[in-house]
Amino acid sequence: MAENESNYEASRYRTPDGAPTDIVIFTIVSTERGTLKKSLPKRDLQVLLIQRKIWPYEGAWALPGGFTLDTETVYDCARRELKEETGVDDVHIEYFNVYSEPGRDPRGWIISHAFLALVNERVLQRRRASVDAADVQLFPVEEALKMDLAFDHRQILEDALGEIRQQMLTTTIARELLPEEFTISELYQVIQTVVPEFQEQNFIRKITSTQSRQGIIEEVRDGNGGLKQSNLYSQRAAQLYRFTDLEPRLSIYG
Amino acid sequence: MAENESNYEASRYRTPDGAPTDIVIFTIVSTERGTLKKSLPKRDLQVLLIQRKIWPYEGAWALPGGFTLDTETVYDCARRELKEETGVDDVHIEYFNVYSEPGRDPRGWIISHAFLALVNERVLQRRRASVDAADVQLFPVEEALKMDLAFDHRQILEDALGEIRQQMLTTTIARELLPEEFTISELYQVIQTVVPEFQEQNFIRKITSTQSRQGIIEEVRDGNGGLKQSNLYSQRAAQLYRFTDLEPRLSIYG
DNA sequence: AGAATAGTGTCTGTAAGACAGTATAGT
DNA sequence: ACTATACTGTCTTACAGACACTATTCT
Repeated sequence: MAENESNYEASRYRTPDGAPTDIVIFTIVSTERGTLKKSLPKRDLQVLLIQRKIWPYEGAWALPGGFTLDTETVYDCARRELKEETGVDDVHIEYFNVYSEPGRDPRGWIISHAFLALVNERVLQRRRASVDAADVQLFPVEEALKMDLAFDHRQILEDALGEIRQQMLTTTIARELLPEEFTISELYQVIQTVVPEFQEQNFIRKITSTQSRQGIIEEVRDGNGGLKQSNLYSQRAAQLYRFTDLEPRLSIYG
Repeated sequence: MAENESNYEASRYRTPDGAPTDIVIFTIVSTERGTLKKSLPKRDLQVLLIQRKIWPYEGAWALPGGFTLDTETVYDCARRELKEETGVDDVHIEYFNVYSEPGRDPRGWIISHAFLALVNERVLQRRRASVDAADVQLFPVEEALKMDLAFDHRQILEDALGEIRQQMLTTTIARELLPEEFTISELYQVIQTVVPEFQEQNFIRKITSTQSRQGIIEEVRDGNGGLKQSNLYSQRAAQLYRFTDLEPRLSIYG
């Protein structure tokens, strides 16, 4: 019926009551383990939720987001909402799915566009200190998945988690959750925090054999060309690395 | 402003004039080369376009699609439209992006959801014979990209092409463009048709070394357990393979 | 015989997997 | 001396890359 050829008559049909965005904001929270010696922190993947104050789902926790304006793209909207919730602007934000099940929103026919954002905990901390609002809070993802979230936000969160898990292993988004310069152990920890089943016994060997990994990361050197190291987490200083601009191309066929 | 907390008051804002879908329908068209001996056909990646009959972009070629109803998801809508255009129902169809640039559609504020579909040419042929309409036609993608398509459909086509190129190398969607049982040469040809720069000198070696490729494909055997072969394209019969249910998991970290 | 496709043999270098061993430095 | 992290050595097996060679069958 409603083919492109008859698009112009579409105004006879009902139109949507809104095209909002929902943003799944992930961060990794590090906590010191309090061991006798310097040690690697415990890392935990958390998601930012807000508590709704009005109908529908009053009192329930929900993903941040809001309605798109007719003067902006859904991407612009997501960036705007992210800025409002966290105060940050220049972070990784990415569209990943649309949610259009009829009846998903009691307010009407509302098709939502879901984004995911990765925010470094240190960037988020600035904002958290200033807000400190009880209605905006980070939850460990495993905990958030057990909660009764508003709308279909549990499904959206599940999908977002699947998406970053997949991307964590096939792209270099790990960089979004790490400082500019990092050690191999930190990288390994970040990957394991997002993808708990990830296990590589010879991780250092593989990641530093530049020929096979196509130079995704490189050693950091200081002004004199010497190798730059860090002993932040360990007695023995560890080599620092940074991601290069290379985005790896994977293939199942060779 | 328009945060989730104040969603209920969103009715004060302008609402979209429609949430259509656009579908990029790809197929591979094989043509015999007419050599002296049996030979592999020439394969060509083509996209289905329709010619618009009414304003806006009257006369221009466009992607098939149409407006979503308030009783269906955008995915349902895309399937419905695909069925209307090609008569086929049970094919690979997949959401890949949203297009929401203000002003992208002169009819109003219209946010479009883009899907891509892979249709086997033999499935499509049934329909093509019955329709044979001058306003529904397959174009080679390279040609379509040079045309003045309606709306932002050139951009959508470009994005769809990038998407299947990436997926062709990292997933087993090649199966959607092949018969159930196929030869290694056919598989190689399909990959090269979609990703022209793909080149593997020892392709047979790699793809059949089941340990490294995790058994993505397997040899087809006949009832007696003998290997099943085909000499459709060659004098010397070639081993037939089929895709297994395994979806490969790729990782840049090992 | 020649065309057109479908493989196999073999050699070389490199990488992966396992796992024990050494290195560093703070308490 | 012990803890906690950060590597390195070495061995084995497997795969990647190259490329020449054989195999099959139709015309």
